[in-house]
Order: sequence, then structure tokens, then C-alpha cells
Amino acid sequence: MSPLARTPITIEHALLGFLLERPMHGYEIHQTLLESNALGLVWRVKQGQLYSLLARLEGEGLIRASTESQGARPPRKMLEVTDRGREAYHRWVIEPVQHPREVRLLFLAKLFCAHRLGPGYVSELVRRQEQEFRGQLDGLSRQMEEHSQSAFDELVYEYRIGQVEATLRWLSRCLDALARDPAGARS
Amino acid sequence: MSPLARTPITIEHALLGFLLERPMHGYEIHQTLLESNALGLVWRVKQGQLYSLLARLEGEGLIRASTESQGARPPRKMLEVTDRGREAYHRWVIEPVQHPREVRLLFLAKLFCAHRLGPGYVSELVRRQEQEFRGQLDGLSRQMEEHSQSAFDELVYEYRIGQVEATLRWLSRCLDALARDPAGARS
DNA sequence: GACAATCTACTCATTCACTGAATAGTCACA
DNA sequence: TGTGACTATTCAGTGAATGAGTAGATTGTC
Repeated sequence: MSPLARTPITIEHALLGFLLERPMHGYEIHQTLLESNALGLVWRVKQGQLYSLLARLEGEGLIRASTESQGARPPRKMLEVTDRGREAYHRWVIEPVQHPREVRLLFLAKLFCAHRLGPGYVSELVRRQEQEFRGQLDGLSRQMEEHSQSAFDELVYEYRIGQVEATLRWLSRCLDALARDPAGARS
Repeated sequence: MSPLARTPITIEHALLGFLLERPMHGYEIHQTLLESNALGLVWRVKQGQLYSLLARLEGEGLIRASTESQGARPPRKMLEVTDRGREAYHRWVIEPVQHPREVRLLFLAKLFCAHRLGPGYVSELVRRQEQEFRGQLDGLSRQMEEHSQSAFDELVYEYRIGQVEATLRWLSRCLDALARDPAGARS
């Protein structure tokens, strides 16, 4: 697939993290994400899409829903993670993203989730991501050498390299920064 | 609009650049973009989408089409820029992008086009973009001060700031780099 | 000469991600 | 009492993009 092509998003896996702490219903998750901090700082998702993503997770067997009535209020679907969902979540959390542009949303969501799981997860995720992007730096440098046909081409590669380098510098600060925040760990 | 929200893309304006040089038909533009250099290095677009974007430009009155037959071959639509399209193009080329994530595609497309128009356009585009992003840096620093509620929040702002800073460093090299490439200018 | 692959030039049904509004209420406050 | 916000979810529609279809011509190989 072309490096510029889009890949299916998997950010809905972040929702599993909330549900692993305790079962929640959709509107509760929506409320949580409305706050402009933590995951809500990174990921703005409308109610319609949130329910759509929850439906997808249910369809994939990663969560299960049970409806409970609540007197005069409309019935609500309590959602909880299945064993399969738990496994998928732990695999998802430490999987590095493929493209630097995916850091802005997908990687930050993974980092948030890893942080809540504990320092071991954070270091594993960051280590793998650094490895992935270091490898890409090599590739980009080679491409710039071999494929540039103009000053413009060269600037394009320099831009890409600059973004990856900036991300790597930032990654190197993640471990220390999050280690200072015991509030993140939940395990 | 939410800073994370998407804005309508305008990259199809880059196509006006080709047509301002000389009228072309859609398949020719498709061929040009297939090459992995210049605009094709930045923007991969399938035939179906290219024709759709050309239709949009036509609908907006920025280009006009005339069909010419070519013997046994299927007839082709020759496309040329209207006066309105020429104006829109020159405005579009120097308009800075709103979000750092738009540099990867939209801004690089504008830079390519500005480069072909001449150094005056490149310096105008880069100057405005630097101004826009410097302003955003101030805003991001302030938000980090005022809105961070955790180490994670802080890392998110640091990531965003790092990307903008890296982009500003790269922008500062654009003028010199493209000035060394006389092949870019066409005006 | 036959045939297959590629090229020419364009169109279109479908998918994916997402938006904004609809639905049918309850609750809190002025 | 009335109004606006909240609760909780669903759904029709939109925009961007993909991959395949259409109907040939051209090119290269056997």
C-alpha cells in the first residue's frame, strides 16, 4: 500500500480501556471524552460516531452489551469487555503506528492507554515506536539520496525527515514525563 | 470549529497550475501525477478522484472543458483555466494552511505551485505560513500553561509544539533551497 | 496472424469516516 | 409552569476516496 494511503483506523480500541476499568454505558463514555483533558484532549468524537464505533467493537466480539432499565429514564446498554477484547486491547496498546501523521491521534491515544496500564506498557510502546521511526528515518534518507530529482523533492524529504526527528526527540521524553505521574497507572 | 476538525480540502487547486501552463486533458494530468517526483511525490490521487476533482473545478467555474475527437481513439476533454480560475489559483497559492497536519499534503502542494510561479510567490507563502504558525505556537504554549491537568496533557501539548517548531525550522530553509532551483520558475 | 497485456480516457457504484439532527423523554431551575 | 439542559440512543445524509467497469486501441510476444 502506498505510504500516503490511508489505513483503517483502530482508535476505537481506546474505548476498551475505559471498559476494562469498569462497565460503562455509551453516554458515560461520551461524557468522559467531552472533557478537554486526557484522551478527550486528543480525540474529539461526536455521539453518533461513538455509538457507531461501540457497535463495531460489539460486532467484532470485543465487547458485549446488556440492557438495563433505570426507572423513568431510557434504558441503557451496559458495555463490558470480553476476554477477546482484553487480548486485543493489550496487543493494540503496544503496536507502533505506521506513519508519522498517525502520531497526532492514534499514537497519543495508545500512549494514554499504556500510561493507565502501567510503566511497563509505556516503555514497551515507546521502545517499539522509536524503533519503527528510526527505521523509517533510514529509508527516508535513502529515498532522498536516490529519488530526489529537484530541490523541491529534496525539501519534501527534508520535511518528512524533520517531522520524524522531532517525533523521536519527543518520544525520548515520554518515559520520564509519564513516570512522574503516578495518577496514570491503574494496574 | 474544533482544531481537530477537518476542513474542506482545496488541493485540487494545484491542478490549475498545470492547466495555466497549457491546456491538458484529464488523462495527461493523471500521467503527470503518477510520477513519483514533484507534485506526484506529495499527492497520490486515483483516476476516479482526479476526474471528480476536475468536475468540481469545472462546476465552480475555475476551468472550462472542450471535447475534441482524435480519430479512432476515444474523444478527450481539453481543459483550460478561466480568468476566475487564474485569480483563485493565485490567491490559493499564498494562503497559509490552518493546521500543522495540513503541511504534509496541502502546504507542500502550495509550495510546489508557488515555486513554479516564481520566487516572489514562494517568499510570500513561506512568510505568511511562518506568521500563522508562530501565532499558533504562542497559543499552544498558553494552552499548555492553562489547560494541562496531567503529565499526559503536558506531553500532548509538547508534541504539538514540537511539530510546529520543526515545521518552522524547515520553513526557514525553503526560500534558500528553492532559490537554487531555477528549473522551478516558469513565470 | 492470433492473442494477451497494457494503454487510453473516462465514469460510477460502493465504502468509510463522520456530521448533525431526530427521538422521547427526565430533570433542574427561574 | 415553562424552558433549557440533560439523558441515551439512533439514523439519514455528506464528503472523500477506492476499485472496478466501459469500450475500445496499441504494443509486444509467440
